Amino acid sequence: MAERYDFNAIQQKWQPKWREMGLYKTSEDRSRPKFYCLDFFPYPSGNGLSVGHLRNYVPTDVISRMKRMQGFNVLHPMGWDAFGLPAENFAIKMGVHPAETTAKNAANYRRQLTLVECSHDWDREINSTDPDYYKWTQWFFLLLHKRGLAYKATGAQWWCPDCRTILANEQVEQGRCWRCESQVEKKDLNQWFFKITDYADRLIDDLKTVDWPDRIKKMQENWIGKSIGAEAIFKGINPVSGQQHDIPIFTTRVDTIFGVTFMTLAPEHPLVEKLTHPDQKAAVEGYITESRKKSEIDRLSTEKEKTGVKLGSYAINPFNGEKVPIFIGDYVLYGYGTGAVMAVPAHDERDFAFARKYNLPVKEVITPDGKSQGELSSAYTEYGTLIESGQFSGLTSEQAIEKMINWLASNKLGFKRVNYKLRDWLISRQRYWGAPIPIVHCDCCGEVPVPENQLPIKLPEIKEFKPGSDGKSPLAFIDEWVNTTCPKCGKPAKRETDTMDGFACSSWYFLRFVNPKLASAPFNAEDGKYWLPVDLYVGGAEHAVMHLLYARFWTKVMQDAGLVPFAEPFMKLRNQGMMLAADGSKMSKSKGNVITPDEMVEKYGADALRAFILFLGTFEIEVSWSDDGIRGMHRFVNRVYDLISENHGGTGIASGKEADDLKRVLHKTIKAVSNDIDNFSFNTAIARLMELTNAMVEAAKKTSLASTSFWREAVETFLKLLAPITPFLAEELWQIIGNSGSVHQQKWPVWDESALVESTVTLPVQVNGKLRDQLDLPADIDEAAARHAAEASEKVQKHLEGKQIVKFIYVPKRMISFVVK
RNA sequence: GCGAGGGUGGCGAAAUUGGCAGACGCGCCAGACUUAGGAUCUGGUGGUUUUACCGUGCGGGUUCGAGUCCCGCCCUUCGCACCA
Repeated sequence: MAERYDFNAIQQKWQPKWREMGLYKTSEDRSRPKFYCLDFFPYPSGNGLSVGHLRNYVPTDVISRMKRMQGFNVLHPMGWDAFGLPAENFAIKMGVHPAETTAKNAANYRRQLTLVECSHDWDREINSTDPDYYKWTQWFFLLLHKRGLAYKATGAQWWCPDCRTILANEQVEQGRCWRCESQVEKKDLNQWFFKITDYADRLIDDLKTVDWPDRIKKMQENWIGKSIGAEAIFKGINPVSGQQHDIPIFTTRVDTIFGVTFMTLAPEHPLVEKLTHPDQKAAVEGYITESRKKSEIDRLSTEKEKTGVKLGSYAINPFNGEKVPIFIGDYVLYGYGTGAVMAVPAHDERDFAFARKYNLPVKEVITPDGKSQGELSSAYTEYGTLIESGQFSGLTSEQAIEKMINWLASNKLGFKRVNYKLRDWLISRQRYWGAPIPIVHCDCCGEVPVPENQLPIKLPEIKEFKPGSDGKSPLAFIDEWVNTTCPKCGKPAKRETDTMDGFACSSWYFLRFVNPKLASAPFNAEDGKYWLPVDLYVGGAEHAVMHLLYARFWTKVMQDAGLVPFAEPFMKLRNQGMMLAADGSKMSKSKGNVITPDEMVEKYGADALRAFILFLGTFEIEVSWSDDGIRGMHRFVNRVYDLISENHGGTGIASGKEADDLKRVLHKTIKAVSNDIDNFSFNTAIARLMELTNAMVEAAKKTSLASTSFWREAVETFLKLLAPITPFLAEELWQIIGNSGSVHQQKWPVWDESALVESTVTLPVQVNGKLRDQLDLPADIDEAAARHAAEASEKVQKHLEGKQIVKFIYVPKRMISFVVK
């Protein structure tokens, strides 16, 4: 098609010029205020970018560009979170080294991002698989190790049989691996953990200090799952020997403890063996085997019936000395609290269901009004007043909880306890393509951290990437790599063969952009002081509890180590919504409905694509692609090109109402666009620019404004507003109207509040809430005059005639209203 | 079940926070230019029985005035899901 606006030629013309100018280079000027605008660390997949990814990258680019024009020193970098399984699996299948795949994919991402002219400073590009990068990931591991926050422990962990590696809790979704969606299982292995639980409280408390979506804050809070309660010790009695064993339980409702009628242990609980009556042994063992098998598959099924088996022994309630039967049941989780619960059927739904099923007594001890409610048909789980609770009867739940915890403490039978759902972060991965854990195992010295000056521990060049089926990393088979000497005693020793979870790399990458090439440290403290923390962080909501929690944890560790002077890495966070295919389904390679930036840039140009991505819908909400929609944006871009290339302005003097009107629209646009971009309201920013375009097209047609010097000013302002959104169009027109220099290096326009004031306004007149007329009146008209004008209107009079005016309301510049009877 | 969003024309969506509902765009309709139109331009476009009335998921309420505030429902998306 014949183009008035040849976007291809324009893109090819400006791209090399801008590169040459170094338009997107981060400045070293420390006198200006800084703005650190960061995108989530992407994994460069072999599929490349789809237009959906641009919902992340175009908005941050627009903001970066506007901030630069507003005089900020902007850091807007990009890098690759390139460790991970796809490249490794590809290597297993095709024999291509992951480093090769990764480099190729990263180059493709970079090409696509520059295709739509994202203004990243490519001089600061980083790659987490680069030894110069993972050297520092290992260095941070050692920092955590030094501070007692990295430890090895054995336990049943989530194992993905497909990926053949262990996963962290956060990486298991609905019993499936977050990457390959295969069913996970539990496996006993010796694994590395980071002690994130030490930071649980700070991770909750500091959420108050950041500007993040509430949803994400809530998700993190729920994930950490803080609950305040009490630990109380019941005594379990061996049914044969009579020997007593302490069974600590955790409860948030110690006020219900007089209502305990039985107790349940998790099947894995170590005391089960000691408390099982010989007669029940077979049944108990059968139940344990059964629940092991069940694993996660049944936990997901809708059937949630509580099951359990009697141990044949009893426990003694510390408060009243009552003996209650002990059960095991798989509704009690071994990993939470103490793995044992006191069961109060009257006041807990699960216990109620269990008691019903096994015909156990229900003892009411909390009531809404201090009086028994008789037989309960369901558990009463609210707070209330205690009954049948000895010396605590008559207290409210709140009072009782405090007094009963004190009682436990003074009798050495328990204490106040805080529990978290959060578990420590399991970072061992039995795979090749990750940062090796810098630890050496020595027969004499045990676990020895590799000294800093020996970092990085580089991955060996290998040909065979398959992990062992027994939970061994492929690295374990490379003898010449595994066998080393102990850094402490010099005797033969073996390297740790697990690599680190990829989330370790992304927990600190935002620091590396400050000094991406520095050899002596992860970053320079002085530079860090200037650039950090990140001012604006944008990416998908799917990382709510993984990356975002880990990065916050590492930052707090660094703060404690004196490396950074702040507690939170990302001051402001925003999540873009997903982009669906035109039919509302997900874009996926298998469905063949993926739309790439490449095809759209070819068809409509980078400017129309950028603007359309922004215009599609509200930033956070998911939107569907529309082929018709981008054609509309293509029209808009052309319309602007026509308007300005044909009307540069002139020497005439603009005056009169038409000039004032256009001036007002112009300044309103400056204000709206500036605020809208700051507020992530890109769709309305573009709508305002369209309105300005419409007003200018109209003015060019119907007035002589286009030959005035004011028009020239308007055009220049317009182009500056357009520059962050459609950089090529703005630059080309900037040159066409005869300017030298780049529009991208101009000062962002500032609106004149006085130019916004309208001298006359159209006021709606209502009678009894119904619109009856609209009057053009001076904006500053007083109440009496407004009333007079309204009463003079024929249309209004018709509804006032013969009625009594009970009330008159005048809201200046808004409306006039009569209430009549 | 718990937690957080959301419900506005044929469609994507706006609405200075209580003040003309539907900005802007898509689509559609009509016209212009055309050998042609899935190109471009111009105008129109919430509905209806059109002096007017009805319209923001449903039912109530507050108010001169409600998409916006209050009470009670329905539907929907996304998290978490036996956490004691």
